[in-house]
Amino acid sequence: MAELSKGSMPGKTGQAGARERIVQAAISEFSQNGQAGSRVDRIASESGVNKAMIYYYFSSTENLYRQVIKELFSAPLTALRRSLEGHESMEAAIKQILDTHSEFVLDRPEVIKILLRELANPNSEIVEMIGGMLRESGLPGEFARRLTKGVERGEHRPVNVRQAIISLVSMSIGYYLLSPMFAKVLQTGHLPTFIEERKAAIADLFMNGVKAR
Amino acid sequence: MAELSKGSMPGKTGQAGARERIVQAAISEFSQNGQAGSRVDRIASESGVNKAMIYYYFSSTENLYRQVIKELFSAPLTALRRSLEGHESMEAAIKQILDTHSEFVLDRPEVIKILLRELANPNSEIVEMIGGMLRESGLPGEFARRLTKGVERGEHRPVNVRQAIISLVSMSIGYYLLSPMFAKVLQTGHLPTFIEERKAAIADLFMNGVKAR
Amino acid sequence: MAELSKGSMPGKTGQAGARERIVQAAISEFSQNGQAGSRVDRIASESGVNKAMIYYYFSSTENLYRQVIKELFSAPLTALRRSLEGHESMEAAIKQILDTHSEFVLDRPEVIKILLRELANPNSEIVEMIGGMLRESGLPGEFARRLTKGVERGEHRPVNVRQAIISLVSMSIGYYLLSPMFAKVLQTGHLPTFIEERKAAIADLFMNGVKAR
Amino acid sequence: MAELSKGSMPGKTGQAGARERIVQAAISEFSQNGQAGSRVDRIASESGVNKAMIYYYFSSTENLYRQVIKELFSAPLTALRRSLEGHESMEAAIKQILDTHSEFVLDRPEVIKILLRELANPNSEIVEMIGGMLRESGLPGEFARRLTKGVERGEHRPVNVRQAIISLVSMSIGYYLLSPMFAKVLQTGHLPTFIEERKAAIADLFMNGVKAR
DNA sequence: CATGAATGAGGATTCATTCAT
DNA sequence: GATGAATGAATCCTCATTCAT
Repeated sequence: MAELSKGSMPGKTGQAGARERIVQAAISEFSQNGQAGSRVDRIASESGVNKAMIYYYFSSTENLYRQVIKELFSAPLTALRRSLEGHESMEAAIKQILDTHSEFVLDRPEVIKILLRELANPNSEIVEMIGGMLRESGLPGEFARRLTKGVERGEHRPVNVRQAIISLVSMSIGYYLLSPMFAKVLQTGHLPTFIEERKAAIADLFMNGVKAR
Repeated sequence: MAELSKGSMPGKTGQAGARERIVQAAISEFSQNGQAGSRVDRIASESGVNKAMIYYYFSSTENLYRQVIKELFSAPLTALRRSLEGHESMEAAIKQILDTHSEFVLDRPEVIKILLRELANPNSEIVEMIGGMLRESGLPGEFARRLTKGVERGEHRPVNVRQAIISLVSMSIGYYLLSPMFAKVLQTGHLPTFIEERKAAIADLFMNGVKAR
Repeated sequence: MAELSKGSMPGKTGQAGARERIVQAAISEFSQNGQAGSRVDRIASESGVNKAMIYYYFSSTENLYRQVIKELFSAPLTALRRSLEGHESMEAAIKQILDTHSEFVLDRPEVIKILLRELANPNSEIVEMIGGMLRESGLPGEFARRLTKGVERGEHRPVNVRQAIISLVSMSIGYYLLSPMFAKVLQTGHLPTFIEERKAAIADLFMNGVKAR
Repeated sequence: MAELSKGSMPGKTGQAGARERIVQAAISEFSQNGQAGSRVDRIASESGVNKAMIYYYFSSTENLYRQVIKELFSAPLTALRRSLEGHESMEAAIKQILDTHSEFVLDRPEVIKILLRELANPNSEIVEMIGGMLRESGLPGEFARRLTKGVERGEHRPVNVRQAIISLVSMSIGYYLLSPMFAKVLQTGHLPTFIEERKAAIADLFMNGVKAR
């Protein structure tokens, strides 16, 4: 996306630089087939590049995979980080977060595919990376603090804070993970109106679930 | 079919029949490495069986995979089906379902691993099977009816019923899918006390989230 | 054909004895697929016999092949040997031979299939066997003598005797070898009337070809 | 297609290009052992090429076989096609055809070997191809016309024209198919003088066999 | 940068043959 | 005789990676 740097006027194929085309093809290949099921030849032919060039640019497929992950997850993660900077009310913060990640999930469906496979992978670097990033971001901590304060003030019921966070995240990301199944069971899809409905429902259920009576 | 032949003292390895040992080894291999990353040699050596026996019993690795899926998902699916037969109050039904699937997820962690990878697979037979089974089970329909009736009676707020179901499922299964990440971020684990806490929190948030004010 | 000797009342399959059923299945398998392309499993299942029984009866596939050959070629070869005993005129002898081998080729099409493959095999035992048998039978010698005598008597043109024999055999057996091609080119088949026509044409061309003018 | 790249001095073995060396080794292997009995490893080592290169150039052994056939049969078939263009007298035409196919059979003995095996194969593509080509060539038709005209003119006896053609072909190609057997029975070989004798004998027998008396 | 060719190790599958019962 | 299971040695084919140019 933002890698048109070298602009070296490539001789033969496509309009983007070879390196960038490789990355894009690799994103597609890896998200569809997983790391074990992906094939260098396919990435090469899909990006209109000689196979050897992949090694010229990335030295190994494992490294290419890492680059792909970096490219794919850097945008959403920075978006997420930003999304928690300005956050007045808790409800506003929730909506902000829901907006943010819905946006990149819809923009880059590959993210979910790769996340699914990585979640199946013990000691997945990516999962560790995202996890670490999330924790360091302070988002869960900040969220916990607010919720706790709300409970103390009597605005919220005395819920288990950690569980509440887990529920919130599960409702939002968990839905995307499970969406192929919901599509079968409930005939849903990623239509814009449905997504809006979903976000509203999450916020609604959560806020009412924790609100004091 | 006849692999439960108890302890017929086979020639060399293990106590169970060769076919069954292959299936168990395959469950482990496939759940850890996915279909593309699995190796016949590993399954053979792990089950103490000559590689050719795998083909003798299953003709192809693809078929072995199918058998594994069948074996792995049949138990939880029948458990689920049963769990929705006797259900008085909605809260009781929810708790029942939470109990049921927590149980088999903890009993067979491989189920989640394979489910994750299958969710990344478009047109996954397993996802279709589970989805179809769920829909046919009438569980979502029954659940929707109750919720609707509750709304009409004024017991529940006028929530979007379909979204409520999605939220509930996401909170329960979605949590298991995301648990490796939660483990990193929130230092959680599958400890029994945590699981109990989790189930309680889901029921609590959901019931309060839909309860009329 | 004449192997119902042991008559051991076999337990399960077919009416003929197991050994004989194996041989018949092997004839079919070997003639269709050649030695290299034949499969023990197929012979076993086609004859309704456990694979191990084939080794019990024949110890190896190579030996089974030899037995098949023996079974398959013994009948035609003895028939041929007999056919040259009573032979008055040369024309009568020719007709006799044409009749004889047409008969068994039509009766046992497998013979031609196996002969074709064996002819492609340098040092083929079968080819050697048939060749040796033919030479020893004295048929070519006797035939040559007659032809020579006919030439001396002025009944025949001074043809090259050895070549004449080759021509005669080529016209008769060679036709069967090439018949799949003739079927394509000339829309022929093994219909009885065609076979009669063929035999008549061979005798006619040959007799007129060597007759003195 | 581009395998005639003359002497580009490739890395390790032989003088011809790798692709061409594979084809030559495959011709030898397939003709000696048949499709089912051929081994990729043998073709690889015989052509001094890494086994994987065979798949690099030909994708599969089946396809390699097809290419071999194409390569092997294209020359004789075009030769045959040409041989029937200028043909004044019938005798001249016969001699021409005998010359042509003797030539390529002697030049490429592999052709006969492969033809033998293909003739044993029902629905053999090669047999169909050759058959089709022959029919389309018009050779049999033209030949039949001449023979018929000769009969009408009283130059030839009223022979069965179709059978005469079959006889002629059987005498020429059929001889080559059966030659391993003739070698045993009559101690013949492919010596030049013998071949000349053979061709002369065929023409002699045929022409005299059909000539009017 | 770019390409076609090459390689070696790995991995799936097949198959004749044998064994225990 | 008969069977199902087992085995080891092929054998085919794939794939990441490298090389020469």
